[in-house]
Amino acid sequence: MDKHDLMRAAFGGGRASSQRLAIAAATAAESGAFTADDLAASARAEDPRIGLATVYRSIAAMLASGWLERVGTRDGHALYLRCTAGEHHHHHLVCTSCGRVEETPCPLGDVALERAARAGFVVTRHEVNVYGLCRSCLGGDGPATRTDAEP
Amino acid sequence: MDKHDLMRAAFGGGRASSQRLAIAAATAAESGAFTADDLAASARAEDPRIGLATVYRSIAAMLASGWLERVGTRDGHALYLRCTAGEHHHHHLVCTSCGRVEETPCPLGDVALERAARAGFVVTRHEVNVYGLCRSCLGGDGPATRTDAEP
DNA sequence: GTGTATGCAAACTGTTTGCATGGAC
DNA sequence: GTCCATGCAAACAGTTTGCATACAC
Repeated sequence: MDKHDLMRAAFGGGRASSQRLAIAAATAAESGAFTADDLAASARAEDPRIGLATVYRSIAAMLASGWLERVGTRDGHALYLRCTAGEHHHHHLVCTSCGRVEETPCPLGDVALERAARAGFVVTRHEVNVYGLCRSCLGGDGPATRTDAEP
Repeated sequence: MDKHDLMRAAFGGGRASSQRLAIAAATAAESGAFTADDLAASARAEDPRIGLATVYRSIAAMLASGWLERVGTRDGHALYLRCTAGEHHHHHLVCTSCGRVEETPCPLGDVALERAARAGFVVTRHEVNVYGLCRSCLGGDGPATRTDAEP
């Protein structure tokens, strides 16, 4: 991808600094969910001259352009994801061990929304975050698992 | 309710200090979701000598005893709820205007969990938080509405 | 040349913790 | 008399912001 195309896709335009290019490339290379620190580390592998503030400012710009989205939090760190599934509304299964992400359809709309409507409740926003362990992390010697609770 | 019963119910035992009693009473009086600050304010109405640290420590104790649960966040503040629905697993519709809460059944288990299983994904934890406006806040002159996004 | 994007560091937020004191049992 | 619970204030983590500088256009 041409670097101006990348800039336009990730940031919706703006100046093609080496930092922004490195950050955009890092998000494009990510296969799963990542934190701001993860992204900073990946981007610094390509260009070490990147401050955390720049990473956060870039994330804000990429969220605004729709290139990234937020998918919940882990250990108090916000999780981000470059979502490639286009327009249709859906959610994600996030592996708490390796960060891998699977898409899952939005479970609302059937029972839940009916019930909300019956209660006179207009839904303006919802969060559905499903955490667990993916096949390869279950299969013996994957990365160390994190402990999490709630059914 | 006798104060020792209240202590046992809310904290699972411990000493009946005036602060803890005020905090427990405040949670019992709450009809919806609230933040730590909300709780501190309510409790101070009854006993002004209550520090924020005590409120947070009490919340931790009440979460541990099952008297309270966390139901998502609002504006970066954690939201808590005294849930009276007993054991069965469910989630909540939270009115972003007045804090009122409706129960809603867990939307997972049908399509979503099947799909997760097919992907070799074992679910260890999930969050479902639905935000919106309740009937009375929609009906004209309720409290000022907060702005929130995401479909 | 102009103005956006940057690095640094300080500020900010909600939450947690250390420590000496006070009060419930 | 014990020892749990408290208040205060400092610490903490993640994130945001102010400001002077550098670089893409």
